[in-house]
Amino acid sequence: MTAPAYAKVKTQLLRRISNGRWRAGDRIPSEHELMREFGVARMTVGRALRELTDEGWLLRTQGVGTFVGGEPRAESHPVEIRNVAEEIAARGHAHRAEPVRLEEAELDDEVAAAMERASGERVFFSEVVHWEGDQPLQFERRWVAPDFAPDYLAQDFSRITPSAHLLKIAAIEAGEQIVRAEAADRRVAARLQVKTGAPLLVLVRRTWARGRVVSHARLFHPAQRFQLAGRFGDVK
Amino acid sequence: MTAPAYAKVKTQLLRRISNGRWRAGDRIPSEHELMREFGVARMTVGRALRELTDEGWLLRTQGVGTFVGGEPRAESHPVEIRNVAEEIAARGHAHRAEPVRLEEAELDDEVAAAMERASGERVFFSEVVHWEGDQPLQFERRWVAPDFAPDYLAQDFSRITPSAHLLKIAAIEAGEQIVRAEAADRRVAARLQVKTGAPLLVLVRRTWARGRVVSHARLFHPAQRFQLAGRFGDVK
DNA sequence: CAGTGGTCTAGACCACTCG
DNA sequence: GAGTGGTCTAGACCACTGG
Repeated sequence: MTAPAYAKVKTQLLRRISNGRWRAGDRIPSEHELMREFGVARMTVGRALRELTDEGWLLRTQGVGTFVGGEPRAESHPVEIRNVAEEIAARGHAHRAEPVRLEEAELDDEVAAAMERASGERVFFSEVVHWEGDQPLQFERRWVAPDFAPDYLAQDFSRITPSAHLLKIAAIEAGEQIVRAEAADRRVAARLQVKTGAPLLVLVRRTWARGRVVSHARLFHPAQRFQLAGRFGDVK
Repeated sequence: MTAPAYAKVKTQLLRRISNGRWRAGDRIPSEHELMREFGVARMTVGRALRELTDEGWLLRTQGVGTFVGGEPRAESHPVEIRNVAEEIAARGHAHRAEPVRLEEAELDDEVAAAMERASGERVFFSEVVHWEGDQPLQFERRWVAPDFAPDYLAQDFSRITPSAHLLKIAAIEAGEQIVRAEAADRRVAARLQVKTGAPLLVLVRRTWARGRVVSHARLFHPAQRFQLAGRFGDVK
């Protein structure tokens, strides 16, 4: 029932920051001092301090000390996004994927830059519409490195999502995501069954495996039917 | 120069997951086994496993074992957002805030729900336009609990941002953020100098302090001039 | 140099799950 | 009961910083 010691130390320290007893930039007591104050081992204090540092509350410098972090933390909210199929499943609806294009394509300048490859290089390209019940929720355009996924064009993307296929080949080691709003152009509008010019939420993703960009995707969502949510801290 | 032992263990384990040697759902060796295999103390293995768990690669259950995490991880990219003033400063541009409204207001049903307060209750309300050079980058509408920030209406929001004022009162303990796309209505369009109907990226935030919702904000951004970015893993 | 954080060890006790 | 993860201790060595 009782919280572990490192968690109690975290709570106490966090209280002193919230209180204003310790303010941004202040130096806080050393590990040895806190160890004596709370009557725990140094490793325990260390864990509390490390976690508070990871969470952005503290800044530590070896040989110098531990300091209360500045303002940046407060408006820095993580946003987590799952893949469409799960997103839809989590809401209790049926997911259906409709592949509308699957071919080899030449990289134009923009996509080539995103994939860190030469312009004109040939890669695999797919377009898939993801349906939530009878409404299109996402239109996915994806470029994939053939050396990473040689069987990409042979997949049935109504049965497995492109992202799931890539994951079966190897775990993704790193990723980047950009979130943008855009007005729908004619082609995308048609796929998502919205009017041309309607607002869309667009996710642009790049994923790395084995040290290279293996996939670049642009995911278009109708603004009325899609949003991203994120939290930090404990919302009581 | 050489990486700490816990980091080496992490790298090794991660490699086995990337390889496909361990697949999603597989049970991996126990801490005692890994301890013998790598020749390190159990605390060291423990730290490696804890961090991989925090990063989403592993799932652990006390009394049962440690398992390779499923697919969700791969498409789950955290997005970090800083406040506008910093964002603009980071790009090397001048930030200017223009307060356009600052008053007491009654909560309508929607905002009341967001703030977990009674409809009709009186709170403080502000509207501020944030400029990057000579272009408006954000139109901020904010509702604030008077019991938390009694001096809110007396602030000069051309000199301090609303969020900075709230932070000076107490640290934010928890937050929630929703990211949406919307078409600009007439009022917002005018403030952001875009056409009515133009796509906007909208952030809806709620922040908690002392266990209550203390602020609710809607931040409107012109789609052409604003996007959010996030990364995970090491992009080499 | 003394003080700091970063890491590590070899043990230990506990709560939990499963057969 | 045996095996698991979760935590904790009391020491230790190191790299780094500052005066």
